[in-house]
Amino acid sequence: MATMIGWGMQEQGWRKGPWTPEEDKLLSEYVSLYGEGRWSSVARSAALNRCGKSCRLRWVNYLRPGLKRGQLTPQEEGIIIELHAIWGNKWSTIARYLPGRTDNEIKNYWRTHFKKKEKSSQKQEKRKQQILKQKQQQQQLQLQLQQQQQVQQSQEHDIKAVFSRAETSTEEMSETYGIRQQMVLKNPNSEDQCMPNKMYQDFASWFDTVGDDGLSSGLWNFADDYTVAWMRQVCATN
DNA sequence: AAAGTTGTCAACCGCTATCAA
DNA sequence: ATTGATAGCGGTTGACAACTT
Repeated sequence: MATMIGWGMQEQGWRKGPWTPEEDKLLSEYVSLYGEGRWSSVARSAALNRCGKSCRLRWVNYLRPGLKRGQLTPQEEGIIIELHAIWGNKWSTIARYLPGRTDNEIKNYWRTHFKKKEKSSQKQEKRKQQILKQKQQQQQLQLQLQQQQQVQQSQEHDIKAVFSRAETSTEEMSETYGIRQQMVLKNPNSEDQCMPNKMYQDFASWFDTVGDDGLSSGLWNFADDYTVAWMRQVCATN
């Protein structure tokens, strides 16, 4: 009696792993002669080195006549979504309403597609939060920039007035302006950082351009959000 | 072109329900 | 009523293909 682990290996004498065309042929011939059921005897009688469970699964999911192959149609997808809303993960029950489709197929479909949507929805949510945060920061920066510009204008006015009154030299005037520029360009959020005004303005104009348009058009797909929200609601009520 | 990631699907595992002895 | 065998179900895994970086 062999006891090994893994597909293609044997445990308690039964073969495991992918079915060969020869095995499929043996199983199909046996079922066509004796009918479905008695899967344990299939395993013993049909010269198949497979357990009954494995035989049944192979027949039901792959060999049974009338099985459809290929992608599910949009109609079938709709049925799955609706029935899942009613029965949840009752795959075999759902499969009864989709002739030619197996519970395994439906289960795989649901898992693949629903999980994917959930995942992408999470990404979209994260991106939304990121953009919202950026926008809030930008609004704050813009406000501070406006305040600074007012201060700058006022200072320029004062300095010009001072210089025009005092009639100082060009060198002295440049030096004074340099100090003022450093003060104005200092990032209002941090005493240690120094960000050029131009950068603030560029960022502001970029966000004004991208802002809401970006949110509602290219950055994510609202249709998907609605779908996922609906599906979640439907599942929650199940 | 190669390596890494993601998607798909077949098959297995463990559990429960059912039924006959 | 109990017990063991079998069928069926849902969750999970592994292999491989397709796609992305």
